[in-house]
Amino acid sequence: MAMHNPPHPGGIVRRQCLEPLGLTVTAAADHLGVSRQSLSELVNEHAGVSVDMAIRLTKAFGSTPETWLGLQMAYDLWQARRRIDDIKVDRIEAA
Amino acid sequence: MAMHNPPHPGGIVRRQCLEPLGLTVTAAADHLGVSRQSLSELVNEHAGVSVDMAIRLTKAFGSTPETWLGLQMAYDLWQARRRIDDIKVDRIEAA
DNA sequence: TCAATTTGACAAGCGGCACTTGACAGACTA
DNA sequence: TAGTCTGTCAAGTGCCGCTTGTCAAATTGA
Repeated sequence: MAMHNPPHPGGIVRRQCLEPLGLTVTAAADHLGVSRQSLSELVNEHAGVSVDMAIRLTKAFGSTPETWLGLQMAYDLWQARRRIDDIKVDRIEAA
Repeated sequence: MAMHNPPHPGGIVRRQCLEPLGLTVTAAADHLGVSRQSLSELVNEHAGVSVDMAIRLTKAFGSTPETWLGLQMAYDLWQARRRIDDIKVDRIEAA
């Protein structure tokens, strides 16, 4: 059921939140209560959605913190699957 | 639909994974490929489930990375809701 | 009972990352 | 032309997951 290639949440913020409202990064950062650089890094996909940011996005644009963090989780997991074979684990069979 | 008071994933690892199999923290850490301290901190609820750890838990005990990380997300979010009123955001109305 | 194992904790250190303020040059705009 | 917006760099802070090494206390087993 996992998405084929999950988008970075930052791009979603840009396309689904900022652009439809004609909001600049500077203005949106001001509303969110974070620095312009911090939001810029997010929307340019150089930073992820933190718990704090998920709450801010929800308060400002709606949806739920679970949704925002779920997008981030899906993205992180997709990236991690690239190196999944590097993670060596002894499967546990029985006691 | 959020859980009332989500358990820390570390407790679940201890009760649902280690104890049923009679696994010691030391032995399980060895199987997981992490240090004893690292797993100890998790099961004693002093550390969270990272993406890396979620993959290790899945490989060793089953379930899915999404499930493990989802448990962590639910826990983190529950904790964050305590200070949710401290996060000041200007709700965005219109352009 | 004695010895080995297990445990939780502490310390020091490393790397990553989200966040801040300050600054800069380039682009766009009124 | 002047002001705004942008991406990015730098420097610094704090948190956290992870490591190795160590320790005392508790548990376990021959």
